[in-house]
Amino acid sequence: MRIATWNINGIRARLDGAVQWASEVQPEVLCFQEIKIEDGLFPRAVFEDLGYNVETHGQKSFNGVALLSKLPFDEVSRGLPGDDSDQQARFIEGVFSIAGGAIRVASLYLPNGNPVGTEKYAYKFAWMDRLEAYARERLEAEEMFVLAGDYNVIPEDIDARYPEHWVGDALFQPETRARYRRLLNLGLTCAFRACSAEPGHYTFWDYQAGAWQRNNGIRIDHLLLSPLAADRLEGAQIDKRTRGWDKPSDHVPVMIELAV
DNA sequence: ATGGCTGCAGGATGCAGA
Repeated sequence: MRIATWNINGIRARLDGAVQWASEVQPEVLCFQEIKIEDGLFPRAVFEDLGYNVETHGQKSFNGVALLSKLPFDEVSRGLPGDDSDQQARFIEGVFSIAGGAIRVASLYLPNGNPVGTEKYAYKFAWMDRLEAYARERLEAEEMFVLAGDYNVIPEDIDARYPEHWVGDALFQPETRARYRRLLNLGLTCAFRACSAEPGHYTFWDYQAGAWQRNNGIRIDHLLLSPLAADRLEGAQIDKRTRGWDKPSDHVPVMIELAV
């Protein structure tokens, strides 16, 4: 079972590439972030033609996440629990039946948090705290699950080409990384890091200043696995080809293979 | 990087992203 996550940076602007990629790679579950569109306007038909069931949690202009699956949805839920007043569309999850049980997959878009010290920074931390509480609950239920998405967290120095450029940035603050570690320490596994300890693997390259051409990237898109999912992990890949395509997203897809 | 692109809303330019 292949599960992929991709911050698409506007599904309308990226539709051709997204469809081409999905039809080539054929993930069973595909998580999008930053669809930047309302639910009723999401181009669901082109993905349904590829065999996907489509569920979205969209928003006009900003944010927005989607979950596409070749398996039928047993359950869908929108919004990260823990704050009913949160208006930003950053979380959608689905449950799917598999041989011998079920797997839960979430598509999440963790807040950027810049500039440091502002209300956006506080919102990022509050959101991370809610995500931790959510993960703890799901772990206590001993579920098989995958939390996939744009975490806006650079976990370690080796996850940036120039870590010194990110000192003072919300993505790389000690408090940000500490919260991310807390999440892992609950018992989650970063799929990519379980498969590779190498530096130099990135999922985002800024549009500015020739960042792609200079390989000035960061690794901020992650798939975190519960123990039952990690036990079935067979591989993880970053598909950086798409960053070289015409009109690319600034993020590239990350995917895993599970023996499911 | 004190931000050099990009998408989006709206109908000019400002905001958000990372």
